[in-house]
Amino acid sequence: MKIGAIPDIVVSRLPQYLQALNLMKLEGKQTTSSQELGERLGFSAAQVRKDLSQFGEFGKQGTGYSISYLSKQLQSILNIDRIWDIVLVGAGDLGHAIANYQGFTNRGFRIALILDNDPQKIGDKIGQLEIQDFALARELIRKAGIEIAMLTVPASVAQTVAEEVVQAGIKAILNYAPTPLKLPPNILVQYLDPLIQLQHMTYYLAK
Amino acid sequence: MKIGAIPDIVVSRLPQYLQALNLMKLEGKQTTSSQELGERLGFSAAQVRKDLSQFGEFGKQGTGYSISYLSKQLQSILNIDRIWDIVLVGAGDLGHAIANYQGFTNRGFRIALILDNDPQKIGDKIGQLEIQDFALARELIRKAGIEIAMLTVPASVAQTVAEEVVQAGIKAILNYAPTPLKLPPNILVQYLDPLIQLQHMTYYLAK
DNA sequence: TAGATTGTTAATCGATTAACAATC
DNA sequence: TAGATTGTTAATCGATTAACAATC
Repeated sequence: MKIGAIPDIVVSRLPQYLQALNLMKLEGKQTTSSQELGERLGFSAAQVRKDLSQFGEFGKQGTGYSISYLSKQLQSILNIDRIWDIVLVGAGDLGHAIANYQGFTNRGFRIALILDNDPQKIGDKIGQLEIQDFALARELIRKAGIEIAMLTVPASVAQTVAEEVVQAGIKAILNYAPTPLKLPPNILVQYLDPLIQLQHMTYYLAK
Repeated sequence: MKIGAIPDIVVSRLPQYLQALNLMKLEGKQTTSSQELGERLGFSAAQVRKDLSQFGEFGKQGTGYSISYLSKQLQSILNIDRIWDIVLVGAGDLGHAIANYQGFTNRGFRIALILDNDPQKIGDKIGQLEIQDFALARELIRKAGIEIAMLTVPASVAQTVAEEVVQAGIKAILNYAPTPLKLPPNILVQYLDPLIQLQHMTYYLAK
């Protein structure tokens, strides 16, 4: 039996395992090994086995892991054996791109609410969804029982917007604005900043 | 004197230091301390000092770090004391959002070329730039001397597109498609996948 | 059975932190 | 000067890897 919390770095690899498994499923494969799974993602076989063993015994000696079974288990561990509703704040170009993206649903998520404060945009539709007034954020988010927000707003207002959605009951934020958010410690925040990743790579590019 | 390579995990924090410093600059601050810099980013003061000391002695005992000086040094270390041209492949919603984003220039980058293979899109303009035919990728990328690519293409073609731009001389790829790319080991690749980050957070959200 | 591969333990490796002399 | 804060060393902490008995 395992005691204590799972290291976050292990948790961060679970979605990657899941994604690789889903790809293998598409390829028609039935089973895989820690070796193969690791190779696809650049991890060692030992690390794959160690990570998975934190949550249970999912494999069989000699044959490896059933792809569909392990995939189901990981979905359950990550709490995506359900659909999570998301509120998207900011209906600019990036917001539109995200709202139109078809890849959320079969990976556990759905954009359920789109907010903006631009009167020009409020009332417009993106796909099936109407852009609604950010002034109504608290009411609408609470009513829909949404716990996850994606922010595609200008950096200058990201902090204010974040505080507002937290007031509305949001527990997790995926922030596309290049702004470190100061929020209560129980709020989960992740950042997506292409510049940070580009700058990471240029370190290694010859001068 | 330092010997040996800098750990990648240290390099990955440098863009974050730089971003925090730029924010402080905007706030009109002149100097900062390892303590303050760490607090903003969630790192310990000791870690900030340790990281920076890998590259030189940038601070002064008693007073800390000059924000503008440290910022310049980090820019130089990250090789962004210049502008890097980028080729953007995929002129869909996400490609448009990125091409219209104004934040690249003052952080060391410029979208210099946009490619797509859709005859409907080729010839259209995004801002000043005309979308050009991906069939001409090798020629155009080589002629422009571009080393960095951003891929906003469908997952199904990401691998093929990546191989093609590598043939054209691309050394670093920022991949928005949820596809692990198999490329020669000297090619730098970074991934931006919102689903991976959402799934990471749902692990911690109560069931 | 023989071969393959798991889950786990112990050893190794690497990253973070604490502490402090140096010094602005 | 006294207070503050650096850069660095040594200690601690945590993550990865190697190895192997168990077993499908």
